[in-house]
Amino acid sequence: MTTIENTTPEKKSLNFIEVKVENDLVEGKNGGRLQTRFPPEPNGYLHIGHAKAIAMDFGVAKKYGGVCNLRMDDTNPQKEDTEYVEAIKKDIQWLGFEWGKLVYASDYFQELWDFAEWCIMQGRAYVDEQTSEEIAIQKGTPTEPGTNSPYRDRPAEESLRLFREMNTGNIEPGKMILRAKIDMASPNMHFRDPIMYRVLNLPHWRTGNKWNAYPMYDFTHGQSDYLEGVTHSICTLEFVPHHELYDLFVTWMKEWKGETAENGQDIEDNRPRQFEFNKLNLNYTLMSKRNLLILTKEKVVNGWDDPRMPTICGIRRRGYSPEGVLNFIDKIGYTTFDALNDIKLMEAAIREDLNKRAIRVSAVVNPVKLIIDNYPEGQIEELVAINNPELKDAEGNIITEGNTHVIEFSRELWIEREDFMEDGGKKFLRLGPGKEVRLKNAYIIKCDEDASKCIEKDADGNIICIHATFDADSKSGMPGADRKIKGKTLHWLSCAHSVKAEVRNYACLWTCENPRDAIKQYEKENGVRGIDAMRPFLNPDSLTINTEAYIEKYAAELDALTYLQFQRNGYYNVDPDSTPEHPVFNKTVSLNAPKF
RNA sequence: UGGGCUAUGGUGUAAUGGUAGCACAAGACAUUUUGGUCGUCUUAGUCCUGGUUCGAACCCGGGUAGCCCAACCA
Repeated sequence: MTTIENTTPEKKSLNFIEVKVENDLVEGKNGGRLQTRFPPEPNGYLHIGHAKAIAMDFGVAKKYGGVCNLRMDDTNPQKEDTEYVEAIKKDIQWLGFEWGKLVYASDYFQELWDFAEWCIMQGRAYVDEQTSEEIAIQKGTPTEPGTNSPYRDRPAEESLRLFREMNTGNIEPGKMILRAKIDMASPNMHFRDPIMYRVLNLPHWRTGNKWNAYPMYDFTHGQSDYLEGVTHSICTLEFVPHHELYDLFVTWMKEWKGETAENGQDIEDNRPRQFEFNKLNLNYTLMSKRNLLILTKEKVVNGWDDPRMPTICGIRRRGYSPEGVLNFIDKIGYTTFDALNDIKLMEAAIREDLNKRAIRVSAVVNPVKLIIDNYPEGQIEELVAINNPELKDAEGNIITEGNTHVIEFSRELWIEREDFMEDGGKKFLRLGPGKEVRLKNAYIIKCDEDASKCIEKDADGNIICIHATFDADSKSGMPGADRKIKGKTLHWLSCAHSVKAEVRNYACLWTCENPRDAIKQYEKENGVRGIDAMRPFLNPDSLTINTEAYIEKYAAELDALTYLQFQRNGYYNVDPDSTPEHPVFNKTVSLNAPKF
């Protein structure tokens, strides 16, 4: 008996799937076992929408002491490739999950075949020799019932012979299919004699030339779940219409295995069951594999891991942390309502996580030179910068142990061009004639009241250099540093101790909130497809590259994918192509700065 | 004139017959060696309509709106 004490009042309520799982466990369904599966088709890269499914499938298993298998849904060899399997595995691991077993739908091909033969001999399946067009017409419409195939009542032995022939390679694809004999008048379109097997005559990347006929999704998924021992088969809402068929095929398979009520078997509670939740929709984001493929092929983006892509590899390179992604998914929850989530909520969740782990560094992205006139030429001071001020001890003091790095101060500095205004007005709290500011971790500096004494301009009137004087008693950490001033604290870099960096800034790829619908409508209205229907909604400024930025040497030497914060600017990440000689940074997301 | 699912502030999500709460967004204030973080406050909601009930976001009826289903894809 467990006692409930110290329950946290802010404990998040369970989502409806977790409630269901808890109840099933309590009721002892499936012998009190919990097993899930994550079933990607290895025909493309995982995206953020998959992350939501992964968080559910692996998350619920982890939470309730069950196991989640990774199952490659590889029933269509013409679309799938081994290339994607490794990428999928990597992405799941990056998100922090472990699978029980790695399995493949193709592992079950033989058993599925034997089961199909049994269905034929039971009179529950038949080989149809009509064309796909004929079959489509006979299927009827959602409002009109379908009609039976002329092959529907052919002898079982004949169907069995033809079915076996379907796998010899001698049958042309499209000539024959195996259909389940269910109900051509069913209001559920999936019950109108669904296709179980089709001829492809293609080798499979795992089973080689063994099969020429391959099972369809509907004839594979539930049965694979059953054979594997899955108890909760959790998927997205668009599979709701498949639910009944899933149950029917599982029931048939149990019958084939001799698990019937007549044999004293539990056919109600001891079986896999399907549960559906809403998939992730994000505004200003396009998620469909087909469209993402077009973006890569048309070179709108630089590959699947372009930081603008919603792929897992894309957001990883962008600098999103797995914890941040999971944080976001936790916030949006799981329901049965088709929501359109605000990308700002995702960014807030990412910021929340990155704030805890990003190393603070100084980067000047639009530099202008600042000379401290009264600082000795050639003098260099080593100053201490805190890596992460959120790292605190029990008393709330910032932990400095192992949480600092050294920065150099000298006479010539880089500061942001926008941190100086010749006539910024009262509300401009940065540098300008007569204004005083603090340089982060260093000194208080001041510009002369006389603009001509603190600003150097070129012939066109552009500011090329700013002059100021420093207060030697105001060094950070010294007693004089406590002096309060009106101005803000600016970040800066010593010219002699900083390196040039490439900074890549990203904005949404799309200019409209719901690109999927916009593209669909544009296709319809203008009779164009693919990239031509996408271009009107593409943001031409989704990527801007700045090669004139400066960064601390310390930051230039950090490993790829290190989480950084460019102070007063945003969160950035070290690109995998970055080198100490040519550092490259990707902007993850800006700081939550108020509009100034 | 098919079947299924759904409807809570601008967005997302809680509340399972008993005080409509939280987060994001927007706006304001305070603090600050990041105009960040942390803190305080403001704005704003149960699709419509009947019914059951002492009492309905919740249960029931009738509307309305949206999504999914007619691939030899998954």
